[in-house]
Amino acid sequence: MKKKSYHHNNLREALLEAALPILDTQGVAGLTLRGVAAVAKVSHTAPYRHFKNKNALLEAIAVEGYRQIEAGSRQAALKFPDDPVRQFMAAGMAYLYFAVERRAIAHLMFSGALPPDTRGETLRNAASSAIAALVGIIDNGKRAGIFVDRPSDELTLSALACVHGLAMMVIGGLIQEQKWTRKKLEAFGNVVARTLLEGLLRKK
Amino acid sequence: MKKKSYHHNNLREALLEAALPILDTQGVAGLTLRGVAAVAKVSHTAPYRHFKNKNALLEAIAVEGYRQIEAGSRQAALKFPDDPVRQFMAAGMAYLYFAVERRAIAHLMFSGALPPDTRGETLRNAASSAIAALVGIIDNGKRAGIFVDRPSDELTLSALACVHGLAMMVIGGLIQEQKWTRKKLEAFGNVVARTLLEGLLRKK
DNA sequence: ACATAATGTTAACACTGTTAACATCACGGG
DNA sequence: CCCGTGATGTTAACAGTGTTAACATTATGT
Repeated sequence: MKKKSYHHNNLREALLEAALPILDTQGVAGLTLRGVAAVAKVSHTAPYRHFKNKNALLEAIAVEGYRQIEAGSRQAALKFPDDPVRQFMAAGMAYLYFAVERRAIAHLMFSGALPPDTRGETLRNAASSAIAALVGIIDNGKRAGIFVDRPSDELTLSALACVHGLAMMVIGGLIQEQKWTRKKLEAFGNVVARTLLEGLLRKK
Repeated sequence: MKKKSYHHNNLREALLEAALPILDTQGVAGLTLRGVAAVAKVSHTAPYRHFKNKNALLEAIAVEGYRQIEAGSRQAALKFPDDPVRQFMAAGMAYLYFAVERRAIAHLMFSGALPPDTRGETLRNAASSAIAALVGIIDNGKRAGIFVDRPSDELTLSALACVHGLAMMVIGGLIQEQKWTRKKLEAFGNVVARTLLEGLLRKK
């Protein structure tokens, strides 16, 4: 049972794993490269063998986040094969849950920490792949004749703006709440979804 | 014409002003307390006479941001006294413009840089005051019988989620675009607004 | 088996936020 | 008028951070 070997063998994964708890408890500002190295029990420069710099580590975590969001959307689509509205609701709620429960990662993904022009290709791909999953759901609804007949990208943009906006408001502190349970989130999600689906204008 | 006096006389304002260009060009990560002190031509600890710490400086800037957003909403309301829909559109577009043109400030305001629980009272007040301006517009529309008859906070939540969400998507890089002109922003805003107003569901 | 690349370590640098001790100034009561 | 007291600015110093360079150790393929 020798745990001490000069080589760690998969330090890259270990660093990513070590970063998550720090991120969840201390927030993105509290995440320090030296800190994750310490948790992984390596010297504070070892991470540079696996990540070009701190931003690269953050990008890798963000990529994981996008994958998780994408997975949520795809699961939602599979769960309600013939009900685009339910698909959309489930995907949106998964998005919301993720943002709140991994709030620091969400901040990483969506908030200036990763300057938009320095984002690597894999990150951009992960992001657009996640969006594509949502577009698929909207397309389902359009083809089924349930959603309004307008260009898909317009509908997706609108729907995504609502979902993303609600999520950012919650984790950005624009909506005050002591503790965000899933039940509360669901209530807020339902309100916004209803408005989005039915429209804000009174029907005459 | 002696500009050199030991006392600066309104260093606080000077620091806030000095911070803005840095924020706009270098982003929030590039904003350093020592940097703004240098721009204001004072020693790097002088700011501590006017701000408890760096976060306090950031908070003060964020407060300015909320004031600006609130002003935009109020102007919009005054500009179209009898047309709640136009009021709402104008307020939303002002929000969008602000987010894009002062993107670093917007990040400050909405993205983890200012931990939600460490926010001072003045910041919270500025935020809710800005939101109140938007609530007023929605209320106008409801009273005028133009918007759907549901609780105001539900409608406001939905509308705000759309506006905020679109803004965050734009500055968060979720929508790729070389350069964001006001014309392009208007196009996106119109798309989302139309969906929000008319609804996503096809009317049978 | 051994050169070579991959991986990890130590030392060092510049930069940051922050605090303490000190310097300079404004200003109001004797 | 003066002077001391608080407000404002400065210098010195510290710990912590990201990053690079030089070095040490191990894995791997020919």
